Amino acid sequence: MGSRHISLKDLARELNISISTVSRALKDHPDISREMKEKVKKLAIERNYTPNPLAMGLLKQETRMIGIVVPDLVTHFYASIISGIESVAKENGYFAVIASSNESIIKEKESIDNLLKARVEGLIVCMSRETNTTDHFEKLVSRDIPLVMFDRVCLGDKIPAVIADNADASQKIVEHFYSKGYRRIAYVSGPENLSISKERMSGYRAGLKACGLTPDENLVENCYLTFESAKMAMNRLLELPNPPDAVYGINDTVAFGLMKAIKEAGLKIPDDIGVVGFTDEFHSVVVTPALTSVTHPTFEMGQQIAQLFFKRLTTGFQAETLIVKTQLVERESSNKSEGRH
Amino acid sequence: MGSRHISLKDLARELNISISTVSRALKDHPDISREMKEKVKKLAIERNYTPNPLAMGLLKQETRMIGIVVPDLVTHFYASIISGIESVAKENGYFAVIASSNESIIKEKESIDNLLKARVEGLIVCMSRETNTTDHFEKLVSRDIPLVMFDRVCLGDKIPAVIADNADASQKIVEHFYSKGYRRIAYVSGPENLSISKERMSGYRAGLKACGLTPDENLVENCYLTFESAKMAMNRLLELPNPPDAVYGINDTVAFGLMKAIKEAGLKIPDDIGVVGFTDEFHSVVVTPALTSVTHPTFEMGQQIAQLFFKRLTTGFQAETLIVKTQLVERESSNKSEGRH
DNA sequence: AAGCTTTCCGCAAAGCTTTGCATTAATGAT
DNA sequence: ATCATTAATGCAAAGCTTTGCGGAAAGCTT
Repeated sequence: MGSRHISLKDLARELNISISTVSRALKDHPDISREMKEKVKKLAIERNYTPNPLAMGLLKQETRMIGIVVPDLVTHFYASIISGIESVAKENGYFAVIASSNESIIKEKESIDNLLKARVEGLIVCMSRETNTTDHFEKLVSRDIPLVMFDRVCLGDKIPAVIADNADASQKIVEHFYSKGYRRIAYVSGPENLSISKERMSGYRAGLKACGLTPDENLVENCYLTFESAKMAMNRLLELPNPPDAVYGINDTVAFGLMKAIKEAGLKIPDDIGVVGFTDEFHSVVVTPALTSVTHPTFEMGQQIAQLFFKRLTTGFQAETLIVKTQLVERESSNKSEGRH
Repeated sequence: MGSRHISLKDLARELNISISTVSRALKDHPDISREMKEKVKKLAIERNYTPNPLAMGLLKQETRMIGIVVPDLVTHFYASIISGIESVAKENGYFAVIASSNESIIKEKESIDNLLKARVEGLIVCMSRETNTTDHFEKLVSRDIPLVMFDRVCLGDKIPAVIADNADASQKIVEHFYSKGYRRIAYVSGPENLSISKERMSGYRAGLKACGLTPDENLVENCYLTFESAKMAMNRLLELPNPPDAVYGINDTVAFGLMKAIKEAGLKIPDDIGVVGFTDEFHSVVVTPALTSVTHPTFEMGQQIAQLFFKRLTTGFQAETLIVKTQLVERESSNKSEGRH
């Protein structure tokens, strides 16, 4: 039991020399003779010595931990972004400590507090769907704690962020539908407090305008970003006297919910209704029919987020919002057969 | 810049008292007078004091960190298990530090080393698909480092573990297929070094026997547990002179690959070929047709894994393998319409 | 041979917390 | 008034590492 790890002191005692000599020998300090260095290094390897990060952290006032708060861990989108963040973090000798807000603003605040208590050097956050106030983020800013946000962001002038080209992508979806012959294009959005909701909504409007379509407020539904609530939103759309012939959802979970509801209603995708999603690559391929979607390069996004974080950490703050180009990948779900109509 | 966190020393200086008094006051030590306690606590809250976990860790020789190594982060199965682990960890005041082996034995070893360097108090591991040696785990055991494995396990007599009732579940799948009228039942397994491969294979054999079916080695394929390699395995099965009328895969990724290959071959699920998977709940519902599958209660599994870990951590070792009951949930993908045959 | 420069190593402080022991002041006892 | 308790607080060490500075020994110069 007890201390499973050996320390400089242990090595020093065994060699009958001082701790400082051991420390210097291990890092090739010029003050130490060659033979001494060799002797020390040999024993260190033999005893499997690794420096104690707690002691180092205490001394250097750095923990090399970076805190991540995401709405959930199990959505592929976040998991993949985390993966990207982690890859860059590891390169820089940092650990990613991950916490989930479970889409709750209370847990979001708790998680942030806990991570700060654990002395992470900074935070990377994607807001929960409930988060409609920003004071907890402002506090971080005023305490000068490095913070980077992504996807669902806020306070763009005070907090560096990485987001997708949401409005553009959204507009392209509408235009894509139009080019495929769809005319009554519906959109299922998320809570209005979220930046992605606003941005994608404005792209939706711009798309309609660009195509010369008349906006119909009945074709816009909000949902709670869950599979079930997306299904319900879709059902409401299907019950309209004049239902849509195309629909797209604000993220992958929503897109799956839409598809499910359409199938359960006995309608065919893409002929009765075209569907497009905002998703990551993987899931678009797994579902049937393969989903036309705006795919985020999630892993790369994660890497960029981490890079922005380290930039903030080392060279100090500067307002900066990185916009990641998404791509509209055409698959089956929006490929209406002309003949049928 | 500098120290964003304040320490006992800061509080002591401000109140003109000693550090020990501050420390004792904050934890209601009887030696400290009531007024002093109040004064100290008030300032501590005002200044937002939180104890420095590095200093505590150094003193108490505990980091309250638990290391997790999984084959990847983006698969829902692992993400969900991690979620479960984390929930219990948090309850016990522990942090989960997560590392991915990316299905590589080298990265698995690296991750373990890194986590140990970071002074996690113990490890929870699911082996990579490449892992065919166990010496790195034996070393952990001999160094008396708490270790719990799950899903893909080894050294059952030395390492506590949580696994599914793999053989049973596998047998039930075969019997389910049989009861639905399928007769040429294929199985796509994973690398033979993995425990899940072995166990599920033995269940497959037992199932065939129980149903009075003659085993046909051609109906057993191995794959590399990726979407693509599963597709390839399925294609090999479809090219057989006497192809299967039912197939199941060792995990969810594989099941999706099987489905994809079948669809691409222009065959219908479940009428031409029945499909069953080992998956978690979520994905079985998202795909089309909804996938009959042995669903793992992943979140609960994670919780049990964490509980076993803490048991090991506090009350010492005892050989123990928890077997989690899975459930075969019938959905569309194995529901052959009798009429067609 | 005495003084000076190198070469090599050890001391001690700092970073933060806990805790056994010592210290001080005050209270009570006689 | 003096001694013995009790109450309240401070000192210092330990846990581990880094690093400026001081010190000892050896080699060199003159």
